Amino acid sequence: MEDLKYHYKYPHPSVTTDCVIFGFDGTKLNVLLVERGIEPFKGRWAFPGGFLKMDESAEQGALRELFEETGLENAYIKQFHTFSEPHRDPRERVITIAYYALVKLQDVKGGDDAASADWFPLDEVPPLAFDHDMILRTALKELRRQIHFEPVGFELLPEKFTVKELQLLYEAILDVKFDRRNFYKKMMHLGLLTQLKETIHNHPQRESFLFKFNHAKYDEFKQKGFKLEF
Amino acid sequence: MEDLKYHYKYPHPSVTTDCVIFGFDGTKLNVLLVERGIEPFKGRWAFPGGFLKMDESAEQGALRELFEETGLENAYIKQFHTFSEPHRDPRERVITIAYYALVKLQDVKGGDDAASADWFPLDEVPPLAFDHDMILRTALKELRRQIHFEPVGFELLPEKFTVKELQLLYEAILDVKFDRRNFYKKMMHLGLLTQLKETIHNHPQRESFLFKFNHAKYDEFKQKGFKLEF
DNA sequence: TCAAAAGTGTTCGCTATACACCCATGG
DNA sequence: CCATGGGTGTATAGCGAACACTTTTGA
Repeated sequence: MEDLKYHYKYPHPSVTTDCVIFGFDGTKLNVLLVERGIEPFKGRWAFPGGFLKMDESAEQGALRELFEETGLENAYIKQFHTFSEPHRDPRERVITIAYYALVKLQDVKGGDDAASADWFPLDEVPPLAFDHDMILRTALKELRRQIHFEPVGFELLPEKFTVKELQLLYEAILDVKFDRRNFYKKMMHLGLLTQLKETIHNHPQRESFLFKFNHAKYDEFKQKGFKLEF
Repeated sequence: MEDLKYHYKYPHPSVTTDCVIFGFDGTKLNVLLVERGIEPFKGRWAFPGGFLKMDESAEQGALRELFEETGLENAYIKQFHTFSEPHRDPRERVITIAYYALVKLQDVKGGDDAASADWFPLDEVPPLAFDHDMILRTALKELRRQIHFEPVGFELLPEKFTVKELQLLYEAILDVKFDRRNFYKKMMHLGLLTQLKETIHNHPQRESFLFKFNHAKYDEFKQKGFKLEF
């Protein structure tokens, strides 16, 4: 058992990155969980994650994890907290740099390599392994905070979407209700949406316009500094 | 040289906590820096920090650093980012969990143990060691963000203060100017200040009322959820 | 023809903003 | 008496919240 080839004068913790992957199914906010195959917490669900390699930054590590789980390469990720309680992993001291990712659910081919990965709506998330319940709560809190400064919601929608879909997304994230008409006007007024010529027919009633997120306009706003309220 | 008694199968990074300590001198926002006595970056200024102990959380580590530098025990600290670029320390792989602290400048007995610690106004900060320039920029950005959700500014003021001082603080943090009269009214209207019977005479002109931050009122607001705009 | 959803208008009240005004004080 | 800073008042514009109305469609 002497392949322990790395020696230090002082003890060093292990460092991992975990990734809370959010996706929107059109009605509810979902998170991607993987079922643990080994002890501890065998059989419990947890966020995908793994050890940070010595030649990659935490962000690169999180992107790698994300790719391995979802096949996505250019997703939006954001570091939101580092968890460091001494006994959060019963085996050894583990420090976890946690990210959340916002992905378009429909772009993720369900559970590729990871045999047992699955999407869970926020209100149906089972008890998680380690301190991942707290990680989820923190991720949600930070996402809700972030959405006040950047229109990150668009990362969760397909390229073309209706205002109704955008509203449902915001309602799912913030857990509030908006007046349909006021929301519509506010979005139009903000100028961050580009109306397309296309329409879509989602239901037996009237068809609705499709929109794209206007990145150029957003960059313009961002330079001047702006408020984004909801 | 065989006191390297900690062995691992895979390489482990070192983990430190650094603390960006903000203080307000009545006009400008200041940060506390320490001068490095050893290589690398000997003679350059840097944020106080040190290795995380195996039995303490990052927050405990940051509080310990803060106490060692300022003697303060109950200061407000907040984790804001973890820096993990592989070569940010030329000697070895170091991951830094960074906190900012908000302290009452006047409570800090200048440079106790650390011989060469000193306050620097934000616009007079010299080039820093390692990637601490970026750490400072990130800390400021997060502080400015945080102040939209929590009235953290009060942590930087003495217990009793005038509205003018509060305004100068907000202007220093956010780098903006407010109309004196509108700021006053807004603060009165918010209800987070308790007006004291005492007044103070800061200058040859008219004396001004002193106020305290109303913690009870704040907790009340926080429960119901509220907006804090500036 | 009726229910449901999309798109448009209108009203009201709050608040941010821009000011004017008076009060107190020391030089 | 006047310059300076503190405390209070007032008018306007813009936006958010609430809600009425019209249009389109399939059943």
